[in-house]
Amino acid sequence: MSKIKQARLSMAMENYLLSIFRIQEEGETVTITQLAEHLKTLPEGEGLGTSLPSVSGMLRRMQKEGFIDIESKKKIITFTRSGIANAEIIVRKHRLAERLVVDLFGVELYRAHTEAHLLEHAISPYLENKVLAKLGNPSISPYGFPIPGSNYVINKKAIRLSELDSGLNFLIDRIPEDDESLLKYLVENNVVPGQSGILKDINKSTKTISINCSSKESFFGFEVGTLIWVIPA
Amino acid sequence: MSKIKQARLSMAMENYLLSIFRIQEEGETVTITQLAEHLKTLPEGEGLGTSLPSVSGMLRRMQKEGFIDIESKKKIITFTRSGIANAEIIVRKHRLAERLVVDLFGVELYRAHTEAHLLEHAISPYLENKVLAKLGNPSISPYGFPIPGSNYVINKKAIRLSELDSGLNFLIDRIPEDDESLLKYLVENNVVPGQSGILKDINKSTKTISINCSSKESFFGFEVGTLIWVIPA
DNA sequence: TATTAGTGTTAGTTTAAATTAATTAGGAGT
DNA sequence: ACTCCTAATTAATTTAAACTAACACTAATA
Repeated sequence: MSKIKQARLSMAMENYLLSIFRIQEEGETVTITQLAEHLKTLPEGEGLGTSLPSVSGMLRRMQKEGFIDIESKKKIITFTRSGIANAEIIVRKHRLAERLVVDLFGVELYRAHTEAHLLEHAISPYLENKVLAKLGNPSISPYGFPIPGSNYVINKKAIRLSELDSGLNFLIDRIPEDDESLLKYLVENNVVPGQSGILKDINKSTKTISINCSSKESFFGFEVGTLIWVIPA
Repeated sequence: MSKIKQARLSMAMENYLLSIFRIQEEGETVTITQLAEHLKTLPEGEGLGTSLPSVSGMLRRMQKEGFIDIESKKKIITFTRSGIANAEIIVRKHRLAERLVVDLFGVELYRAHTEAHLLEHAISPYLENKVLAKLGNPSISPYGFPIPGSNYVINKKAIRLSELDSGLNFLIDRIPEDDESLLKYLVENNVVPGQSGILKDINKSTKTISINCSSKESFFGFEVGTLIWVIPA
């Protein structure tokens, strides 16, 4: 008989939930500055909501709503149970929207993340179920990230491409979603989840990596290598 | 070389544009009170934005933006050229979204309008083109209304069902979109665009109408009859 | 130890969009 | 002409979410 006030979340708050989730997912600790930085990558509003006081204010509201805790000393942000639940809802809608636009509408991968960021706020629970069914209950996004609610769990053997040794074969597990020009390059060179490849060379001096995926050679720096997760063969 | 400031419209303003368009489309003159009344039918926000001063305030903003003119004496609201253009954009997205959820996701007709009201604000021009292509450039909504931008024009021979004579055959042209319980009844009885039927009886005394569509009998009052447009056979 | 860089917060404004309550303007009826 | 009703406006608040500018705390470093 619990009377939960399930007031529709604002778009802004959904974005904050999503960003906090993403930062946590990357294994980093969530601080206000981190969060402000991450919010800048959101396509909506073109860099709005990124000043520290703005983030600070929103986090206070979210704390009041019972979505997050802020550790008093080091200002580390963690989800409450309610926070993680709501974050998973919006992340699921986001990744489902990514699948939707790619699988059904043929949106290019480099734009899918952006389009999904608009759509995610417009999907009702009812519609979500319809879309899930239509897409055959997908368990990962087109970038390889798990869709919360599916029983998919990230492969424990996945490591960053930058941590692999030369000459080894791998299977691409997930790639970064929010850098459009990088994505164009990766897609162009078959560096997408599910593809297999071989690490031709990893150069500690020049901080560069060269790989081969389905007879396409690609070449990039370490920073990019840390964003690509692979499963060693 | 015209430097048009194409600042993204707010969701609220898109809703106002849509409502004004709809009232005009029904052949009624648009006044503030009319508009306030119509906005109440929108599923978003559950009856928000409906007080007269709210509407008045928004209309002033829209006038400032150059979307509408307000005739000074009788307060009749009309679109400017820019207003109609922007209204058509959002109406197109709305009706396209209705088609989308019905055709692709199997959403029941009675919910399509509501779901589309959320989606319409989340469709970028880019995505719109992808969806249009996927759906095969539809020209009418599932309720029979034209999709702006297609070359479809409303059949001049269409009249309200309440204006038809007993015994005549007809083809259903369009049905009202925003009354969920009525829609359930209509769908149940094959009273949907494209279906043909016969007007069994129209009773001036009891203000009731009975029709037969594909061997389903339905029965309703005059008010409903005025909302259903048919093409006499 | 004193300075500086990094992180957050406070204070005060702004804008869009809504509200209620009170007030005015116009037209119809007696 | 006066009254009344409807329609619309004005005024004053409210809320969410953003901003800038200034201040404060912590920790590292010279």
